[in-house]
Amino acid sequence: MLIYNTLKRRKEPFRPQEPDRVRMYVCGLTTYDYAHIGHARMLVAFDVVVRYLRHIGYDVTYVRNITDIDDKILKRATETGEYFEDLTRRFIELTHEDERALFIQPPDQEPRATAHIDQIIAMISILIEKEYAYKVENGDVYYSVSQFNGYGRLSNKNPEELLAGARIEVGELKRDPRDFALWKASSDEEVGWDSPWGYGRPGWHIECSAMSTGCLGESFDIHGGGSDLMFPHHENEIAQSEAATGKPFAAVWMHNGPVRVDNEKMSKSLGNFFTVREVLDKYPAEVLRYLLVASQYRSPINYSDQSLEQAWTALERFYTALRGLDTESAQDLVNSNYEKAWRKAMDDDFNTPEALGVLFDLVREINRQRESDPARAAQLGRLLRRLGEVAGLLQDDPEVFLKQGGAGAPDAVEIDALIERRRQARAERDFALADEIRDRLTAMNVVVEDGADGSSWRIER
RNA sequence: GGCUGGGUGGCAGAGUGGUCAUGCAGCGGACUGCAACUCCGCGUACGCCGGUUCGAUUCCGACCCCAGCCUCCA
Repeated sequence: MLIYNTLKRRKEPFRPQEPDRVRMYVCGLTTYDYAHIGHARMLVAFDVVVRYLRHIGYDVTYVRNITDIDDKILKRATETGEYFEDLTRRFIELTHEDERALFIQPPDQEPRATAHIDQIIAMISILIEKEYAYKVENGDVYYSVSQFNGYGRLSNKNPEELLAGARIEVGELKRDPRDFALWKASSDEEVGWDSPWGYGRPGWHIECSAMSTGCLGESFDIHGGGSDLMFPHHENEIAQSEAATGKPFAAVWMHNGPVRVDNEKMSKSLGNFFTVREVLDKYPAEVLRYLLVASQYRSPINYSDQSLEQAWTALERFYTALRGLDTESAQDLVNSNYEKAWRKAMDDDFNTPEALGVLFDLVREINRQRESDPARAAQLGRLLRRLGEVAGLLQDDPEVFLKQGGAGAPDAVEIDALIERRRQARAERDFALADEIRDRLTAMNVVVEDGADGSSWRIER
């Protein structure tokens, strides 16, 4: 099993600290708004990582945090007039709904920053004690970047050049422009917690250091997140955690690629984002999920209606092959050549596009066998579903998937009645009437497919 | 400017030193009452210029172009 490690800038064999157990931490969302497609990509990418590691036998402990205290949250709460905890509670629940819709398995632990203030304070205290951090007169606490040997290792940045480019904002009391806040003083009317340095709130970076080491230990196996978090967030996490514990932090760093719109990164700051919700109003969740796994997790994805349409068409091919197969009671094929090829792809840094290629080979084989050897076709179908599940795909009932439309879908009972009338017409060889009925169905966006044992139908988009 | 990752057929998207990705679209054929589904077959794709090699899209070098990070961001 090879994984691309950002820290090494190459793929390397994956060897967790304990032979059968993987401890993994991923930076989750800051919950003050609806989740967008970029968030969905991160969630799906690491969901597939966890599913596959479990598939090949690892006992995975998956921790994904929630940042529920942050300046943006406070700003948004002021705008909406809510108490900040009501705002975050609302969006945490909405995000969970999106995750369930996208078949994202919940993490084993979902720590929230506000529930880890004690650990955050403890870690900052250690950093001050070890002189990696300092308090300034207004009550802020900063991390002293110059004290940490190896700063810039993850993002391959030169600390000297970083110094040249950085500026101290007006009102900041940093000693070095590269230093970043561990604790920010709050005024009496602002949200905050008591600390040895006065009333205040934690900086973003220290939250993840405290939560990850708190949940998984000082050294763990995989740390993941979006590529945009590599610098400064992940770089700062390493500096904080390793300075505090004196131990290596995460062994492997994984970063998923961005989602683009019109060749630009989808982001809140650009305002060009699509929320998961708005996409799910128009497309089945599995279509979005397919789109997200049809590219390698590190590559950028270009998001468009066209790419969603292509994803839908591809899924139709899968479900058309699965249609009518009794995959439940079929014998499970273990370690076939298909499965070996699929595993080879997945073992190579979770190459889901190549793995999907193998699944399409399986589709062709099913279609070739289904007339001559239905039992074999059903077995292959069962294999297809079992492998598809690792990508979070192909678990729907084919009839349900193929008969779902977007908004304004025609009525299934009416369609079935028309299909039956057409069957009678064809049996009487009244092809003029049969074609007339088919034309009516076509007008309803229904495609009729005549098989050896009757006609089936699906929604044409 | 620094760092990182890219430029593959009409579109999407893998991969490889020398017979195949794959999906969609297109073309030809089979199947079909006609279709659809499905199956079989088809397209001299690898940014540009050099180099290494018997042979390079794949390795090396230069160049051009694109994106991400360097400020909050998955």
